[in-house]
Amino acid sequence: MKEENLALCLLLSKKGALLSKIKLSTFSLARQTGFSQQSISRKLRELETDGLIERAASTSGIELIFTQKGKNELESFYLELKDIFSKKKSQSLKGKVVDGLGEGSYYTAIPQYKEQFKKLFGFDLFPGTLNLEVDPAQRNIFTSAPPIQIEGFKTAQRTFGGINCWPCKVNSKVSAVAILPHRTNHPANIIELVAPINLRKKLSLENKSVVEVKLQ
Amino acid sequence: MKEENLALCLLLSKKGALLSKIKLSTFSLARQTGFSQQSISRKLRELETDGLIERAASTSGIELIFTQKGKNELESFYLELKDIFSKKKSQSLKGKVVDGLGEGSYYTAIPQYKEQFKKLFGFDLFPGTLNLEVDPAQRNIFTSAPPIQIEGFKTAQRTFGGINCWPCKVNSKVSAVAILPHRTNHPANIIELVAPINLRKKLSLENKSVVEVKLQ
DNA sequence: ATTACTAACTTACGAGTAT
DNA sequence: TATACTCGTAAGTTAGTAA
Repeated sequence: MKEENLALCLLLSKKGALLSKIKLSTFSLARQTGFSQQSISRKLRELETDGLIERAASTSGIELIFTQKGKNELESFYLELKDIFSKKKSQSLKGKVVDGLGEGSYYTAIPQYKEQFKKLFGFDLFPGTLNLEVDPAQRNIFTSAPPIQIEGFKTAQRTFGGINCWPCKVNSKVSAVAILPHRTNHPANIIELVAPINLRKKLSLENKSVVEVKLQ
Repeated sequence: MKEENLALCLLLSKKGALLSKIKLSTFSLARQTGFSQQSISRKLRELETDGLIERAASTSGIELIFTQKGKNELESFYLELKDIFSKKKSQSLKGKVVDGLGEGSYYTAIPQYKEQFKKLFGFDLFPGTLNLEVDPAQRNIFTSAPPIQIEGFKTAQRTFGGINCWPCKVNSKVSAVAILPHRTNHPANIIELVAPINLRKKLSLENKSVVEVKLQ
């Protein structure tokens, strides 16, 4: 259906037109929707032409009911929204192993970061990170969980930014930490994992291997 | 939001714009929605003007995220549809006792109908019906349950139409049958009850008394 | 009372193009 | 490349009114 008729269809649904014929007038619908009587008349004729409702107009008003096609179109809007809003924030994502930019490796070599990792997660970092290419939308959902923060610091030379961390499990077996520096050059489809061990070796991964990452 | 932008907002949501900033181009959105690049540009600016998204355009693309207002508007669509589609088909309705048109009383006096009632429901009809004024939408839901049919018949003089029947319980106490003649002059906000007894007396009802009718 | 046609008005759209 | 302005055209809206 034309989207601009969605509110009208919602109103008709509330009146029961998904279940049985309902009788109404273009005038009353006009009052309830803010459109003119003439526009409602036209819109209902459009919905009929598009096969979304059955309509029987007379001088005493209009009787109408949704067709199966009409019900389906309305329900598909519902299902899309349901998907968006009732999604158990799927705290897992699939990623494809790719070569890293070295950004993460750089961080894992810096003592001040290493100390904080040890303090927060109880392990010494394996030097190097596992870079995963993921669906950016999925990554957004993943990283919308509250992160554990590694704090930035300054040296005489420069400023080091903070890092967001999410403890996770890779392939339901190996514990790791997904990291995202506050200021990063990473594109939105990359996420980096650090761990106390060499993840590539432990999981026998090559480039293009696919792994599953679950929040913990 | 303008309804005509709903599909665009759904697309943005799927890309994760409810949760975090996403980066995209008007051109790619145009391809995915079927609108022109110019229209997407205009629509995004509209959404920003309406306070539904935050938008940062540059020569490398657009970064955007839904505002709370935008999230709310989208969610309200969802909640309305949820209401419509996940409604436990409330098979009960409230009705206000009103004087009848006598239509039901007429039917309950005709032997061929009386016999069928006896056969289907096992009781002799009390002569007369209880007329209830109900919400037409609620009645539609109620009567969308599969009815038990009393069949029409012909005499030398005229044709008598069929009657749809729904066994029910009034005020959770007294059994009755809601009836709706196939061809009726009743307005959509009236439903009639028949029973083996005088419902008005049994339930001490006057005009304007409110009763609850539950499908059985 | 209705529905819905006509005609005038208003808004939306997108090709061309500037930046 | 990107966004977005201009402007001619298409589509949507509604007041008046017929049926």
